[in-house]
Amino acid sequence: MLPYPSGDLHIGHWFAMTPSDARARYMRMKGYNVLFPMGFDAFGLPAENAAVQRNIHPAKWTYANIERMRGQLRSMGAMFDWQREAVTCDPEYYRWTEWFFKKFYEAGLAYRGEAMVNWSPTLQTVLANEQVIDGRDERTGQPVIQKLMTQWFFRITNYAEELLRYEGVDWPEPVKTMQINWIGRSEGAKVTFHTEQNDPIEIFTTRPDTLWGATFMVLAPEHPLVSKITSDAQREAVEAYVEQAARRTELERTAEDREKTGVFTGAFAINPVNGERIPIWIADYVMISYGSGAIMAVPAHDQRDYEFAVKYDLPIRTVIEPREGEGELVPGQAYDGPGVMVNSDQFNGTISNGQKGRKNPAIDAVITWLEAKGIGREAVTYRLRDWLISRQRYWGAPIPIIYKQDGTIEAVPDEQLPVLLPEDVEFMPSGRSPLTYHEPFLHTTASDGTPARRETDTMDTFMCSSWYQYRYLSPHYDRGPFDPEEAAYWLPVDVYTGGAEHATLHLLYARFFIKAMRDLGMFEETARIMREHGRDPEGLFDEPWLVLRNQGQVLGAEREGDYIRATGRWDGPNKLFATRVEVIAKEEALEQSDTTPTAESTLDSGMVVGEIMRRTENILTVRTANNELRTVEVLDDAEIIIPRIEGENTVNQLRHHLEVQRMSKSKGNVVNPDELVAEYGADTVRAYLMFGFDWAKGGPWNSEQIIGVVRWLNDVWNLTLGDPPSPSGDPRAERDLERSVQAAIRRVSEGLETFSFNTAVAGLMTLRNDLQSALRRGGVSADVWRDALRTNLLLMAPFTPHIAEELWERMGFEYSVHTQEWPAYDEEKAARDTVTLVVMRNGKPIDHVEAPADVDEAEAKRLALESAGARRVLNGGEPKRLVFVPGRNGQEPKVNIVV
RNA sequence: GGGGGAGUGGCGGAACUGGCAGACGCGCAUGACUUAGGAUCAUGUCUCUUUCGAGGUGAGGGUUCGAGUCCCUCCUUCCCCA
Repeated sequence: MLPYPSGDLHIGHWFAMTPSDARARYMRMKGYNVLFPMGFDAFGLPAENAAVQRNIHPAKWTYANIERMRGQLRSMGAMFDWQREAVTCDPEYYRWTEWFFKKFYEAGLAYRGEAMVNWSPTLQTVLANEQVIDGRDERTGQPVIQKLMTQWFFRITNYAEELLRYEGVDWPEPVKTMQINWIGRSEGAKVTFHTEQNDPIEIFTTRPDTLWGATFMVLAPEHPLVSKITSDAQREAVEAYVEQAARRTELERTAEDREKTGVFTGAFAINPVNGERIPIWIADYVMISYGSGAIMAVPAHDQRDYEFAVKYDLPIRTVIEPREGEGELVPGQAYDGPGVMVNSDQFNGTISNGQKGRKNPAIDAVITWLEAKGIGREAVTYRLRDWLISRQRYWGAPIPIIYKQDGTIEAVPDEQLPVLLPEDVEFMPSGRSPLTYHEPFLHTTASDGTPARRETDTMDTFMCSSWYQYRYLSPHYDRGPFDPEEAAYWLPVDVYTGGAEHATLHLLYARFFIKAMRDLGMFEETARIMREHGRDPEGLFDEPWLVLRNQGQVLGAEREGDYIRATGRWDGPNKLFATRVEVIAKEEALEQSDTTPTAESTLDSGMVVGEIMRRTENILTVRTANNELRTVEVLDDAEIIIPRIEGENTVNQLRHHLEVQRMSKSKGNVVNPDELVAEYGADTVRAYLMFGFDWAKGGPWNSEQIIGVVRWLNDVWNLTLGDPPSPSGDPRAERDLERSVQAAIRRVSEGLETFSFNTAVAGLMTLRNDLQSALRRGGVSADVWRDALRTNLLLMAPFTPHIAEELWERMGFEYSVHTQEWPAYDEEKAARDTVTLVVMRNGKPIDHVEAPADVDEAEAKRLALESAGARRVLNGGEPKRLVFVPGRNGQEPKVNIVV
């Protein structure tokens, strides 16, 4: 894990990390040597924002946060190996981030290219897609435009094919599916059209079988040919459209429910398959960054093209006709199902079976023909684009590149790495990166002694987090990013946990990284050492993590807002100026139904009754009993009455409704783990987070149930330190207790193995219950009792490390509980002497009878038929059939009587 | 629109490859003991029925001796992509 040091540890960090810690502790007790490191993803924009807003240097802000978070992380009682801590903004770390960039650059995996980016003219920087909301910068609300800029990229697309394979890894299916969709492999053909002036336009299509239905072409507004081919008559309209398109975000442009727009360029192209002259349009639903930035439009068989054609009255020609039972042509819709080719010259009658690529006979035949004629060729494209890693920001790892006066590019020599971020920088309120005007940083010397200028862009922080697991192996190693000796011992990473929201970012980038590292020979020394020690390195450097599990998110709890009665003067039908606001009982508020202003009430007797849904300063949004929303503006001198708060009340004390949603400071629904730890103790908070939620799912926070964990720990404390049950043992009672202990070992171990932390804790609570009843019933000797308590503490150790250690010591055992061996499950001890045979009628239980544990089929059937329940159900008749289900995995055997 | 999750008591959630639905906990109810603490202890707690019993996992259908689990249709909701 590599958290961002945002300042305060969140309950979400506890939720993600403490179960993971429990599992690590369990594996350690199982005898494994476990590496459980921690570090910080310390570069990034929030630090720079803090610098601009509060005039604090990003480094100072970041390191102060890290220091604070280290303390908070320690309060978890996790077994983090702090000696291996890595901090990505430390030159000791980013030296190697730069080194990776350089190696990728030298191998042709990093390149400079043009891309459409979100550019904020006010901030003078490129923004990430996540920072752009509705075409505006989320921070300042100023418009963001699409701009073609030269940027640094990694050729992740080189690995598109390999990234689609997940050999030998145990990853959640949804994550794999998301990545596969993101990579978006499509099979088809590339076909070259020509304009009438003979300029080639290459297009990619997954449906070469519909080439004869192409009635027009569409170019992206940014396509380089646009200005060249546009006719004088159309030039003004085209230029206006291009400018307008630049102001829209990609999301807006491709939204399906949006009406398609476009402009005719005045130029025509020749369809190479039939020589037809077709018009060339531009439209913003075609993206320059996707494919070749040009499409052939087949309105009869593509919905977007269809809508476009209808709007601009362009011809629509059906070239695939469904046969009987294959679906039908629906008016107003494009047909994309199977059928036979028509209106397609010599291909008429060829079957298009709806499959993709060569598996479709029509596509197969057309591609073969295109290749023979030299018009086109078979091609595979990917939706995945190269990874844009440059950011016009200060607080990131510098890109170790210099630009010489002659226009050539040179990488910074290894011995000069890292290129250090200058610390004496000043931030302009514009947000422009200070690197762009920091003279000593900018000016440098090339290898031939000529003056040169440094690259001022820095790297995307996902770059830092793509390789951190290797730095954890040896965070201070200075001859490479990691020590091959350590790597040979520890790699590959066995288990990785994190949120599913990283599926197409971090998790994909890290996969690309290890594959690139492998291909650049960065693991060769590691592999050699592995072989020396008899380990086979084959396939160990293909994927970053063998097992991946996603945890869910703890959300803010839902809370009702205050129910109020506001009185005052109406200002229109939905707004009230309140002179008096009183918090009243919910029931009372719900009785009040209609609050529509009447002629009389507009003056001074207006009233709004309901729940406060939102409050911004003195403006309340109130939901009435009949579910209407009204605005109440509380006047400065208004009387506020809140019975639960003594003394004079203000409008700020009114509570508004909180939805179940992500925690954030601005919503005021943040749960502070420090406060919980102060109140309940770290062990209780750990155990509650593991017990109260399905870890993979998460859910809204609810502190009412934490009391169950408190009681459990109190009970364990009392049981462990209390008096043993009785001096003499009764074999039956002791056997019962032994079975309980064994069942607990099994449940807790299984829970930890399968990331089912809630059932593991439930198993511990069940053992507590069994210990309590054993104590109450008596018959357990002091030795057996002590042994049961001892096992209980061992099982608790991963979950509640502090209490387990304390009780372990008080019982007089040798330090430490955490270095003990995990108790072994003993099938024989867990076995029951007799079992309860379940008698069922048509799958529903009707009776239970005692049977020997090893009861066989014949005996079970006999016992079942003799049972009172069976006799009642059969009532003298014969069963149609008897089905015996043997007891396995601790389940009871069953006999189903079919009647 | 496409893809992927999820839907189980008043609540959080269990249920392994189809095999006693509701483990464990919260809450609630009744009783006990205390009436100084977030008490504690016992019993109960899916629904209907006095009982016997019957029904029950978003809705409807199907496969099966047997379905929360598998298949089909639909509804709701969350996430990802468009």
